[in-house]
Amino acid sequence: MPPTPPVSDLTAHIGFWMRMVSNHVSHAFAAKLADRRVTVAEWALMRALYGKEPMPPSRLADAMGMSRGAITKLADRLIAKSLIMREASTADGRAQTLALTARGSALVPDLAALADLNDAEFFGCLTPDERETLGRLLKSLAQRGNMTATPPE
Amino acid sequence: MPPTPPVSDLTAHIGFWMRMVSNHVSHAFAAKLADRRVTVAEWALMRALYGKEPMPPSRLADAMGMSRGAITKLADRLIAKSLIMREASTADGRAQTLALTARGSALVPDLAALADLNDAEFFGCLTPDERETLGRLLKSLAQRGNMTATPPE
DNA sequence: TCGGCATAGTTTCCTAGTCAACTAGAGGAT
DNA sequence: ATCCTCTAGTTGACTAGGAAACTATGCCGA
Repeated sequence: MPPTPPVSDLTAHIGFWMRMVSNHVSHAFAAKLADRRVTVAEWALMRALYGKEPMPPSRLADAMGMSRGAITKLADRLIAKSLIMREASTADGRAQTLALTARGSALVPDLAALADLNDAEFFGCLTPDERETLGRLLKSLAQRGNMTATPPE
Repeated sequence: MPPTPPVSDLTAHIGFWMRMVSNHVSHAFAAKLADRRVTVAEWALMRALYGKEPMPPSRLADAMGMSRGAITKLADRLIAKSLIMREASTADGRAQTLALTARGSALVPDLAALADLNDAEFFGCLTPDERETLGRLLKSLAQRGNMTATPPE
């Protein structure tokens, strides 16, 4: 084995641990959603529409931190499942709006409960104090890093 | 708009904020690595091999929390870039080992510096105390959640 | 009123991963 | 010795997203 100059330990990086935990939390959530035949991205889009006026894809793209192309495809899938619907705008021939169907809307609270459960499952082991601290630090990082997009749960 | 039962706020979930921050950190790191024509997954594999004996793909799959199929393809890409090499085992006709080439090995410290920089860029705004707390909480969560794999930075 | 530019969305091509089927070698039981 | 089974790795079909090209529409200025 040739000499290898020492480099900083992988586990020295906070980003490393953050990604590990985040990945596991998301993966576990995906598994819960799979029962309902919904993906995490699909949930995020439905959640973004829930209780809101119909919304153009471009706004969803901003809100979810995804490209417009990705929203088009995601919306296609949700339309195929009859969970959302797409309507042409009357005012602007280019514009579309997306809205939940009755079925989609009815499903959201159910999925939200799974999100609650998932969060509790991973972060419930922390004391209320620790949870508050963790949340505060993350929000502070998000704010200072100009992270405006709202990625999937 | 039909009545919509209230569901818990998206931003109430710690998992939500974690994913947001984690995504941004990873994305920024990917942008830094792009200068060197290396992806985050490629970096992770190279880092896993650095300073170690040649290793079978299956072990890398475990270490990195990826499927064996993914490692095969990732390794193919790195071999095409002459950053790692694949060798058949003499003892077991099925087995392979992967190892860094001289060029790959020489590149790792350079990439590690980018990883350091990226971590500092995102978490440097915290006080040393806060960084310590955040790291401690994340490690505790990783441990209690049985998160053994070492995902990419 | 028409030519050019901006904007909204879609489509295409590419990268990257999973899962499941497959190939090939190893190794034990009879 | 020869199955049978297990294991290592690869491959192919599929899902998912990004970037950029493309289409269609709106809007403004001369």
